[in-house]
Amino acid sequence: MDVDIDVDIARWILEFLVRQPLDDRIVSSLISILPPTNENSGLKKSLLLRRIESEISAGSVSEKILDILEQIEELDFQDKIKQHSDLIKAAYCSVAVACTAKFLNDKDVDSKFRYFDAVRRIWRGRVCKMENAEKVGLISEELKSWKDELEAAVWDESIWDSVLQKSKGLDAVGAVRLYVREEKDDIGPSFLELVAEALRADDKLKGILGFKGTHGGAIQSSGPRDANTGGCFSIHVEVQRANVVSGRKHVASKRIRGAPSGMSRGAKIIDGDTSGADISGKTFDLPSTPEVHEVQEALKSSSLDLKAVVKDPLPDALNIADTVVSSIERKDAGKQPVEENHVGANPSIAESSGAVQANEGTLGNHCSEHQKDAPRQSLMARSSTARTFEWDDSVDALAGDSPNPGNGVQLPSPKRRVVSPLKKYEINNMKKRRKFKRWSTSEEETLRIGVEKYGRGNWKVILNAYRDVFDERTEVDLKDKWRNLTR
DNA sequence: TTAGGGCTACGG
DNA sequence: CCGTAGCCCTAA
Repeated sequence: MDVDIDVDIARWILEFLVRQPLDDRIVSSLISILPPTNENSGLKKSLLLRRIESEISAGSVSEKILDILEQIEELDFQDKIKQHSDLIKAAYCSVAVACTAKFLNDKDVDSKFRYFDAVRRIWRGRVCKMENAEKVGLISEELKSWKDELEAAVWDESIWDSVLQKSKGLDAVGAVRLYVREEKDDIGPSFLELVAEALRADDKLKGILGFKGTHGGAIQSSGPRDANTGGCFSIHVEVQRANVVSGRKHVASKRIRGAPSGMSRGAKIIDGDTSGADISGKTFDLPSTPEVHEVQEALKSSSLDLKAVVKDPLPDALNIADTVVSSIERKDAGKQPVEENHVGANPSIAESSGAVQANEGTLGNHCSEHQKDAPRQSLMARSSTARTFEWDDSVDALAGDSPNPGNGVQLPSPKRRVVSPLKKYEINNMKKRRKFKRWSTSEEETLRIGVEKYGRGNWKVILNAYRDVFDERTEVDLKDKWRNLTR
């Protein structure tokens, strides 16, 4: 049985979810499967901002932030809407300097090598490439002058101390925080949060949406897997006046398009760029899917409750994201039931980093051959595939359900979802394999140095010591690599 | 967290 | 097709 959810509703949910604490890998996966169209750039940006926040959560900065900032710059560039703020330039500069100058701290034999390596990576790599490509979004006068200075220090150790001192005057974490705050203020809360907020303030709107009285029953869930309750309802709503959309631009804007697979939805939400805070005359025709049920339940409560509720199905959402990516990545499509009705399965579309760049030749984008072969598919097309797989059971269980007579809300009584052992096995097996990434010589060299310095077996220590060199490596990777090197 | 066996994708 | 580098799983 194939159930489809309106892509916009799915996007609203996703848009809400990305503001929740997510594992970075999942965030990367989500980003990588988003279509390169502009309409999702706000969503992508939210994801990227999330990654930045997670990066600086430990109170330090890393080169990953440079990568993310470059991706954001690329997004903004594609949007052609926003003038770059000085804050992103300042943040980029500060982080670049911090990531380089930190190697001047150590005075041991290796530090010179590591400093030179950092200058090569960051300033001759990233910055020069941007300059050559005439991408000025992140280039500032400050950045240029730092570049000269740090380059000079490569050849002249006598200026190390002064450069180091000067670099300490930059508060990289602070600069990044400032920038992220500005962006988040600009983007505003998610659409669902806005709706929830409006609901809380407006009883009339609650009535319109079919939320009658105070339905005490929160979403019942006893675990992440069987949390989905069946829902077979359809609310068709005429929203007369809703202060849902504020003056901010939200990313869940409905686009007009020919709906595939026989779907026709009446929902139309306009961007709130204009001052008119009203979405009058728009209709919402929600599909009867568990997510919508849950979201509706959530909307009944305050936005606070909404957050709490969505936290519970979050593991499901994460699984979906993982499932989607893995099912796309794995080429043995025929073996997977997920892929049966999935035309043109697209191999290895996901890339943990750099995947957000829509156009090729972007900095740091090592695009493999088959990635170029097929155009990226839309996120929602895929996520619906994954969902079909996930929710078949609950949908089957829907037949013959009855509205709960007690509370007057036209919702079916929650049903516990049965997951067969086989299905559980499949779900647990849906772990995405990381992208194959060959070790660079500088990584190998650094590993040798690390083992020499800290001893074989202290992989975590080594990884932490050279975190910026071992990009996207785990301590197990170091261990495995050492095994290879010494075989 | 680490060690070690097993698996898979890459590249010849 | 095969060898191997890189990745995953899991026991301890």
